[in-house]
Amino acid sequence: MSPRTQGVTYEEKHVEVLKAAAALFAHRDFHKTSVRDLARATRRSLSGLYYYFASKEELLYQIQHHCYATLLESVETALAGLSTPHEKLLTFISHHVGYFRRHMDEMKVLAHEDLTLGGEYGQKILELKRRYSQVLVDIIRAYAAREGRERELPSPEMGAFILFGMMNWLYTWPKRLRSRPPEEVAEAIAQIFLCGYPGCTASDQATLRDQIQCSGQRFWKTAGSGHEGGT
Amino acid sequence: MSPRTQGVTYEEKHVEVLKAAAALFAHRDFHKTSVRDLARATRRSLSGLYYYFASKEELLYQIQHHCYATLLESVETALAGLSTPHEKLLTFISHHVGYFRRHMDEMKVLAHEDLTLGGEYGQKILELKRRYSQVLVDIIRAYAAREGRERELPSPEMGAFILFGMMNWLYTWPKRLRSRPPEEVAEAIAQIFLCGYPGCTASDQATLRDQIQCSGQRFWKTAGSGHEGGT
DNA sequence: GTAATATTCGAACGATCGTTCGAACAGCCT
DNA sequence: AGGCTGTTCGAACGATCGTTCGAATATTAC
Repeated sequence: MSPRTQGVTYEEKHVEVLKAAAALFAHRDFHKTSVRDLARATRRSLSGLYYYFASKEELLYQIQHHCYATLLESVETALAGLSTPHEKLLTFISHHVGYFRRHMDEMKVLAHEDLTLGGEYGQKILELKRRYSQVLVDIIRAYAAREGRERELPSPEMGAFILFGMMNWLYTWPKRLRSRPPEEVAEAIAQIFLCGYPGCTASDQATLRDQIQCSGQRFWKTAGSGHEGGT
Repeated sequence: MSPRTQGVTYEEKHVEVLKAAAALFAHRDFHKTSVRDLARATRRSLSGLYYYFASKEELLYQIQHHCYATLLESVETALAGLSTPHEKLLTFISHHVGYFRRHMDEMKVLAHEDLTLGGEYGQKILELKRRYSQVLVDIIRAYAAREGRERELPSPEMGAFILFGMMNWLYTWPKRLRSRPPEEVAEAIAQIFLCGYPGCTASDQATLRDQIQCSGQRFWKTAGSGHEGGT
């Protein structure tokens, strides 16, 4: 009954639709999910949904675009101020894993419906994906370059895709593994990748565990059911 | 015009349909692909296709079941006679990567449509997946146990999923990376995983490169357009 | 109060989906 | 020739799909 606690803004309802859609797409596949399913899940009418998106494809685009945009902004914040490639690599890994765990539905939609969008939507998503991948490639190249080993095989680019594979495969893990503490998962992946990729020093390995940190910022902008607070 | 060269058996036509379906499912997604698309691709009539499968779901099941069955049989042959966990691990990795590269369409369908099948079909595929995963888990456990480190983190089970992630993510790589020699890819993945996972010895690392071997057997049983010959 | 605006809805559109069915055609046996 | 079996097909079924549209309802402005 307080003055503005009752009113629900457009943005909040919009986000509610996007969250429900991401959950459905994640668990049932994009093409298998009908707009009618989403209407049922959000307890809205079929046509009423089209007030929040122009088409089913644009709905997927909204989810993926927002997820990539938040991911990019958030990782750049996390990397800001770090100086050594070793710190940056550890931070990138723990950030990605933590983000993945906090927004599993959206990240699964990002990974699983990777090439679902064509045309202009697909182009824009691809561009965001390239930008995000490039961040990791550059870190890995600098990491190996400390020891002058950046031209060895596997190339920094291949290394990045191998590392993305370890991390993005998370959503297929059985639940008892998938829901272990994100720090444990991030540490496991970091240890395997760092120690195996050319250029790891003894001190890198020694200080690995203490530098894993998986907390994160809010995802959707509304106040409701926020995923958690910052560092 | 030789007596039996002209005749096309049921099995050959069946396999032709399965191969075309796997290619369509891999490039366009299972739910996005219609039976009419498959009819067009195989230059058959819509109803004529149902002579080779009972339903679209059973068609996907046939593809996945055959892929897992061949994969299992083939990896067990490759592992037979090997004694050390180190040899077995290297062989598993190079076999999986080689198999993946030789049957990219089918393996993408296996990975990407992992949970698409429900009911009895889904159960049977899940059972095959479990059996295949268990092979790798057991190898990794034995690998770490040589040095008494099988209880360290990451657990052999988590290690297996991390390793599967590296390998199964292959189908999302850009083409210029995806089509590098399979031995190079397998070596990169093997090096990263072996050196990072607990229990790797100095001699393991030294002999790594020489033990990578990615050739493989025939996939579909027909003679036509076989993928290649033996070891 | 009334008017303007923001939001939701029911009903229906044409398109496409997976599947079925009986007929047609092929090749082989006698 | 006729009959049998394996293979293919055209046409159609009911169901469901994404989307549209004008009307109804809430909300806000005056």
